[in-house]
Amino acid sequence: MNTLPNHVSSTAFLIADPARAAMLIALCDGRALPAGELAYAASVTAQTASSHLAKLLAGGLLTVETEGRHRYYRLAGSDVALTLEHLAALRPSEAVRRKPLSHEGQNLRFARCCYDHLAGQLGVAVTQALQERQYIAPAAEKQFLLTPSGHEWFGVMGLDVAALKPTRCGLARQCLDWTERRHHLAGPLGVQFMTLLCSNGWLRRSKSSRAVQVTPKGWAGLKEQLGIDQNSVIP
Amino acid sequence: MNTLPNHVSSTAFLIADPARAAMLIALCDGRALPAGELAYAASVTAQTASSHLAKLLAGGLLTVETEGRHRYYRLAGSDVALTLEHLAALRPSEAVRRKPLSHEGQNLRFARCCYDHLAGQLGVAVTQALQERQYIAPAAEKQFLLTPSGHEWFGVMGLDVAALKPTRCGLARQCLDWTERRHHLAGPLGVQFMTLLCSNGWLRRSKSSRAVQVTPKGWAGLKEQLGIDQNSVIP
DNA sequence: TCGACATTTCGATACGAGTCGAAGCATGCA
DNA sequence: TGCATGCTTCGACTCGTATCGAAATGTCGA
Repeated sequence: MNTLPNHVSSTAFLIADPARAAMLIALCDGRALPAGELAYAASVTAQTASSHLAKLLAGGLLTVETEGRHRYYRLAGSDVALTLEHLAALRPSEAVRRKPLSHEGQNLRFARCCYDHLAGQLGVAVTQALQERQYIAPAAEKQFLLTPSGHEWFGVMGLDVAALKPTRCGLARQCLDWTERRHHLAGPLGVQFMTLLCSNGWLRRSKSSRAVQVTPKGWAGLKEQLGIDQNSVIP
Repeated sequence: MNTLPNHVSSTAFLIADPARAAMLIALCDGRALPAGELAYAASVTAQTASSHLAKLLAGGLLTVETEGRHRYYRLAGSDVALTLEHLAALRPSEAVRRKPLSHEGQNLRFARCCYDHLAGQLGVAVTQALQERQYIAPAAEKQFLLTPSGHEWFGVMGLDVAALKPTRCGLARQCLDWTERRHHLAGPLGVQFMTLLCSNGWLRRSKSSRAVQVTPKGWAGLKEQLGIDQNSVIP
């Protein structure tokens, strides 16, 4: 049993470096990213990133696939993502709460895209409204199930649910929101829904950052369809 | 959002030191231990331990209670233990599997208390039997739901379910077992059930460690009530 | 009040690890 | 074949921090 602490600490050690943590978090949605992109995500040079990636690989937290001259890294398993989520959720404390965020920070907290789906306060509020209306229901394995009435509602909104193909994680996933510490809608349904909200003019994505803006038309639609207004999102 | 990786990594950093990890693991059963004992558990001097404990305290992973000239440290919450278990379960690899465990290690693997509920092979086997008999059912949010027949069965066993008050995580939680990598029963119901099994003489807790022993009467009861015998647990 | 014990603070040391520049390997394209 | 691109290896530098000895603080018992 004395070997256990070493094991835990060495695993934690891999996550303990800010650059490595940034890379792992960037991979949290399960996609595979090339080394260069991970270097960018962690704000380090390619050499440094390479060294980190080698360690994560040796530690069994990542796997790699070589394709042409790119090397695509991905998390070794969903348990890795799960552990990261637990670490992230571990500190509820004052530290972050107290300092006021920058303007850009507030925008990001309010609404942003998390890879290709909606996150932030708005993402959480929308997801919650969808659940309250029983359009989706949380299920095991961090999935959301689409109910019949949800199927219909998304159809009315202009989303062809039947055309979506579920991944091995299902049609809709629960994704932990870093800033809100609650789940928001991800997976193919989440991605397609985000696309829809952008193309029908409810949301506008920023070109330079991950921030997302709600248009006047968007607020009207959110209020009518999901009972969400500006005041109910922010507190 | 760039602050998130820092947060994760700084939390992981606290666990990344072997001495600190050893202390945290020693506290995993929820007990409060004095600084000296933690120093011993981590095989470092008192000064070194003190420095580590101060860091863990500042990081919010521990809380402390001063009592006389002793200072008793304990985990800040069960989420800390949960995170540690996830870290421990992260590496499926060869390392541990191959080496035979010590006698003490085998005992711990077989049955131990995790916080205040039953863990190890026995804990997993019992939890599984409870599910097969539909006394409890896994639900979202890592919970177990107590079925009507389960309510009745626990009552017959001598556990007053109505007297339990659910926490914000519900009445019964799924807790990941780090040696078995499967869930066992936790939460108020798990705690009370463990207490019951000790008071009715089925189990006997060790004074010096977290290991738990099954009495002959316990084996008879487990076989009769849940179909669990010695052979069905160990493989 | 004094001595024993538990714990923390201070200071010095030494080891480990992250970082980046420069160079070395592959792969793909013309 | 030559060149650009993506990634890794090598070497050197620097900084952080884990560690422990010595001493201070605080608490209990006589």
